[in-house]
Amino acid sequence: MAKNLDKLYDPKAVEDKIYKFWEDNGYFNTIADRSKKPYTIVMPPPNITGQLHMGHALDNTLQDILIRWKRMQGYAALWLPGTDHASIATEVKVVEEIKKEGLSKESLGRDKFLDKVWEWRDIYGGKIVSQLKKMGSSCDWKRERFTMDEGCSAAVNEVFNNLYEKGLIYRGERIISWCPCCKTSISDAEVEFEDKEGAFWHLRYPLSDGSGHLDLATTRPETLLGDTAVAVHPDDERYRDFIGKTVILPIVGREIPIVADTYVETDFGTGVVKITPAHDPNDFEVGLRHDLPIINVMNEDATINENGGKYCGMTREQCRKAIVADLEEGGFLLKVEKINHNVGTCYRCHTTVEPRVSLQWFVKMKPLAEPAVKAVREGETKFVPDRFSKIYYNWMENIKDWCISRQLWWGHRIPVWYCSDCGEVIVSRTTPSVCPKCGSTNLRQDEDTLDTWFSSALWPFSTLGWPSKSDDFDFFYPTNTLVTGYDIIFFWVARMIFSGIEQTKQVPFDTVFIHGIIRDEQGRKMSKSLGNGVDPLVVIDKFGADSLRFSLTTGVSPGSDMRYSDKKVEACRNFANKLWNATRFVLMNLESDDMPAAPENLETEDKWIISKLNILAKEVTDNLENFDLGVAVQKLYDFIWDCYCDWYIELAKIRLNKGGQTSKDAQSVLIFVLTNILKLLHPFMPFITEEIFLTIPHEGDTIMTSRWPEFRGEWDFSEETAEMERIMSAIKAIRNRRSEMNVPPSKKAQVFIETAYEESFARAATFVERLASASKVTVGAKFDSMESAVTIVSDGAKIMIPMDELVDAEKEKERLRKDLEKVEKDLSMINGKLSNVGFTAKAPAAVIEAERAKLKKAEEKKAIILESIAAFEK
RNA sequence: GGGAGCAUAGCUCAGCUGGGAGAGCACCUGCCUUACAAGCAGGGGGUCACAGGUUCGAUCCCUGUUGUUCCCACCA
Repeated sequence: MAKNLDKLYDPKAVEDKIYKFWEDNGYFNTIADRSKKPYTIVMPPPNITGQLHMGHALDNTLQDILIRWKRMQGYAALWLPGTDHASIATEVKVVEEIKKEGLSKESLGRDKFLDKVWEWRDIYGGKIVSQLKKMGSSCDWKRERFTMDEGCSAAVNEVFNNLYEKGLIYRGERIISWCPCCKTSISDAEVEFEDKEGAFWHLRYPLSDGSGHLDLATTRPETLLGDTAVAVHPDDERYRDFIGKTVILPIVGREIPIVADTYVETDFGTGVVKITPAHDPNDFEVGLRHDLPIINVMNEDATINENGGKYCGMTREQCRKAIVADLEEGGFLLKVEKINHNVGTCYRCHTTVEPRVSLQWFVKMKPLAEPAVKAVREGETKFVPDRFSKIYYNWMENIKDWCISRQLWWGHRIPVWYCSDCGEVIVSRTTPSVCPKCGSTNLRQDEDTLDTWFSSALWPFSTLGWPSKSDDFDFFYPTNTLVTGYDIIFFWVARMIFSGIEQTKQVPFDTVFIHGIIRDEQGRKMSKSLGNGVDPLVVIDKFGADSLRFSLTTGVSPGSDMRYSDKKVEACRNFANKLWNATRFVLMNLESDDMPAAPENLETEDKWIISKLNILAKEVTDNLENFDLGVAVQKLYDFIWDCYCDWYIELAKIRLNKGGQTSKDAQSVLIFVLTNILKLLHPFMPFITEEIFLTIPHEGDTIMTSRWPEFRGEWDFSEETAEMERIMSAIKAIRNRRSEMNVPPSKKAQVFIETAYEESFARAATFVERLASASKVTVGAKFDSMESAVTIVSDGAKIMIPMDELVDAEKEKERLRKDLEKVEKDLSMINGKLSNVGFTAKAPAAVIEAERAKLKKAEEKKAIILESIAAFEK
């Protein structure tokens, strides 16, 4: 029996229920089924500190579209989810948390602090997972991983040891970027430069021999405490005689040398630079070349240490003030010049980083980067869109060694032990009990943990069981598509590629599908500080997850940023509702709950819609293959709304009213097309399509594993399509004219059609009646009182509508003349092309053919118009 | 300093490897036509930033200009 649905689609009543249905039936779970081809995506693991934001929503929508599509195509489609321990972010958060209880890291001690973090993770770490489920993400939750779980930790341990054994990991005293707030080193990639207000302080350093002075400028006067030289360019005429002499460091009184180094630029400033090896990367290099002492003047919180003499204990900001005052008093300050300059800040807390010399662990990058660049150049991994490979090359080719040690507790502890007796360094896969060199049992493990990205870099294979042998790893690795934003190409994508190649001898994925970021309505980045973030959960609550997903993919081209707009989601919600009501209509007219039988006879409109559907299936599949999701989604929208709802359903009403076999046939086609629409739309709008699929007559238990529609040669009905389009053109032309004349739909009128296609127009007479407000349609009969009729010319037909009271013969003639003008203009353009030898000789055959077809149509039309005008003249 | 993207309707954006520019929203007109007013029908609105070039033909390819956004590097 016919079912009745609510008038409005209610996502809230559907989404959670459907998700539970999928999960309970295990539809998300994938096995290494060797009768199928694998298709694998590993999810970029969200931080356990994270709340679902629009970035996650987009990233996961794209992944879910791909995985659902491939699953329907019959692949063993695995989408492997997980979360990231996010060392700094989490540690900072938990430190803040325990501060409220009056506790600190130090007071708790390492073990107890880590217990707290694990506790925190158990409570909050699952939050993001439940939020991802709201999006409809069809990942295999049974395989959910965590970067600090046993397997991932084993992988980290293995990789550290492998790299160390190959000499690709080393420990050394280098200048690194230090965050005084997080109190840890950070890597180059983690430094963000921000334009800030600052100043040049112009200083005067007197020569030790009293023979003069050197003037220079600095943006950081407080580092003067650590100055161990002054440098000039060796070829700088002005200072040639100064080289080798010494100056007295103001305030400090230390005697420091004047050295010559090509690093100094003669045409910048005074051509003299103060050298502070402990607190500037360039100065550090100069220091190495000239064997200068390194005086570290700061503690780990960037307060001045005992090397700073009387400034000891001050913060760097206080120290700057004090030193500038002292310099001024001592007559060493020449002037202060306000400037804007770039200042490095910590990407987590945006504190100004302090370059600092310290003992850290590094990964030697050159040998790892080279094969990783080669792999992309040779197409083993390709970026979509391709332009992002340039960004990748640029970074990889200029890469510096990667500082991987962090002075944090939350993370993978560095698998290195030191012998307290002989000083031996022991790098080991297992915890050593005795020193292999001296036999001492007095061993202590390195205090530091690894950069959080060290474990993320192994994600595509550590999550599949590596380094252990496993079926999963053999079957699903290398993975296929990595979906992520362009903002973490350096942090993550590049590191996964070189790690994958180094550890598994294979690239970790064949395609990197890059998307942009989501901005607010004004185009600004969404940020906590601006408070302009849009919470996806709020949007889902208002419009439903399907609508949000649809809005995130529609009208978007790969790799480009997009603006979030409520209006857009609303439009998508309306589209979902449209589909819902189309279903409602179909169900109201269905005579049986059973799967409809194959139609006995296909009418023209049936062949037209099937033909269009067939082409749609092919195009959507092609678009997905090319990651043009935005194009695919637009085509689906147009087909469903325009072809299926506005035309096919309207036409079908006639047959449904009539009853009998033709109605049964129409029902079959309605269900057939709807079912295929649902399948094609399912990856984009999973909830509503499943809900409808299960409601209408269907085969199989879920749309999730139903067969993806494919193009079929026997469904190509181009003749019927052309016929149908002629009819549609006539209907549109009549509607247009009636509307222009302000004739309300309730006022029906007779329609006379003269055409060369009498048979098809006669068949379609009822269409014209219903869709163009005709009381009666007469095809072929002569109609000779032109003066009292409206004359309309459409593709291949002259249409006349008698409407005495509304017709002004003069105006009708005028309009026909305008039509004639237009068609003549078209004709001259087409003829111009076709008579152009260059065109006919060089243009592709198909293009010329299309021009000829246009010509024929236009000539036909012109003939009809001329005939009509002649009839008037009579 | 190096590199990349973008510039198309009032707004937000598509435009699939060159053959007379589209959508959504907004606007105007007419409709409660028994699936849907979250709807139906119709309409207006674009020198595809500018200037050259290639081509039979350029929104699309090339060069330059302007504006704009971003990434990398960083000069003390």
